[in-house]
Amino acid sequence: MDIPLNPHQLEWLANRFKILSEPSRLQILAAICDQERQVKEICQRTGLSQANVSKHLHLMKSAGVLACRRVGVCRYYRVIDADLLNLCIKARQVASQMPIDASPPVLQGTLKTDN
Amino acid sequence: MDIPLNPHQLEWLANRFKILSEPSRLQILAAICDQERQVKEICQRTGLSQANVSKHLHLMKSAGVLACRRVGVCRYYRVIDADLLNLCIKARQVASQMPIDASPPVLQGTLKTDN
DNA sequence: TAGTTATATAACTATATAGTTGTCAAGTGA
DNA sequence: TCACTTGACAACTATATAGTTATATAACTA
Repeated sequence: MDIPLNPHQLEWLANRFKILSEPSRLQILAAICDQERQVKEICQRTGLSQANVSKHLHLMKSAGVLACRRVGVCRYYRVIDADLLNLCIKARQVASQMPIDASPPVLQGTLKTDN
Repeated sequence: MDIPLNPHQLEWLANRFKILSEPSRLQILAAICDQERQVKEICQRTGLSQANVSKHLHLMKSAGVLACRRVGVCRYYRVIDADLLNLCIKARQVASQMPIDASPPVLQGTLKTDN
């Protein structure tokens, strides 16, 4: 944390995290992290609407997270950003250890704050 | 990525990332990651307004990321979520290696997409 | 008590974006 | 050519929230 970031890098980094800050996108990433899949299949696995999935895929592709190839009418999307994927995987491990009923998103420790 | 997450965990995870998805909050975290600091000092270091900083601090405290202690009129905030901090530190390393003029946020590889 | 400092908070504006609905385009096969 | 399938995209609504301004609160000091 001793590396100072310029405003541009700061925004870039924030945008990276923003991609992972939506449950739908996390679902989509989970669906295609192991292998490329076509849009229809992603919809089935995530339960999201086609238009919605398409929008998220477009967003992530624009951000350089995904790539796709076309085979006939189908488009197969895959993750090409290894760093982001690893980040996501690590986070999943943390999340899966989360107490089931942790309503307030507290990771560790009790707050013990004043007021 | 083979750990299935229930909707609740998914949302929890997304909310974690959401905290890091704002440049202002990344700045604030950078300012207090090494040691606790009072609000005024955070404002000076980040260049953000007092009201704005206060709002972000409240948000992160509510999320269990920060804690604070009061000394007189001052409140000293500190990071208590080690996981999130580590995540942020790792990400900073990646970001600091980013090409300075990388306007589109592409981490690695060339896209080589169709259309 | 009055004044000052540090912080929180309410109210507001502006903006971003998730999800839906409807439509279009491209490829496939009869 | 026609029907069907897959996926992209535009337009729209609803919602969340970042930042600002102004004000309130709480502690300290003279």
